[in-house]
Amino acid sequence: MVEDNEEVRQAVKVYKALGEPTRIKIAMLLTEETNLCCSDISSKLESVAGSTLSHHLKQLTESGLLKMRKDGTYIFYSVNKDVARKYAPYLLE
Amino acid sequence: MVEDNEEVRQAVKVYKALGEPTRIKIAMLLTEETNLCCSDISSKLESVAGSTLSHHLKQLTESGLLKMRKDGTYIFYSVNKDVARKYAPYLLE
DNA sequence: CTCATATTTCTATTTTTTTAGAAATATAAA
DNA sequence: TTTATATTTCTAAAAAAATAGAAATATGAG
Repeated sequence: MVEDNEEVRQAVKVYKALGEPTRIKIAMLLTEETNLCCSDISSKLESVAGSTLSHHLKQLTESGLLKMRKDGTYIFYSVNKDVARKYAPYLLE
Repeated sequence: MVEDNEEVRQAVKVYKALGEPTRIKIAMLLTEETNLCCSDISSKLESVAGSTLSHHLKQLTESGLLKMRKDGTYIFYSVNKDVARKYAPYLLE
């Protein structure tokens, strides 16, 4: 019997976060160019409302895949490479 | 502007397939023990209806992550290692 | 303090996904 | 052919996720 442990839950979170077009594109963007803020990201994607983008960034961050660094009114995002390397090294290529 | 090409779509399919507890467990099962049939898998998971399991297996197969081989009334599933290696080598450890 | 900008949270709606019973299909064995 | 087993497809319901407008919060500039 396969169990539903913390390890499985973490992997599911990361893969669920990546299993959506906008979010995987955000992850791809941030592996190419690090330290982008919410509005930088917005301008590189087509037509996503700010509130929607915020929701996606939250999910990616809560999965552990993204790190955030606050600086003034900006929040800069970057990929947590350890997590990417473990679950989706594909992103880092 | 990041585009929505075939490459992105394939990755999203694989990660969406893995971003669900039952499905990631199926993938994990099949990396440990190859060539399990639908009912073998069912007996190693807790309480999933046959029709639900069938649906999950279809999604995993359509993402490219699983291969199926039919033999009589049975269908044996196994992991497509090339796809796993590319997108989620984590599974193969 | 007031204003402008960046981002989040709240709320509601729409869309997608998950789920499983029932019926259908496939194959093999008796 | 009848029966049993394995699996899928159909259908509908329930649950979860995505979306975005509006209001709220945070910070820095003037």
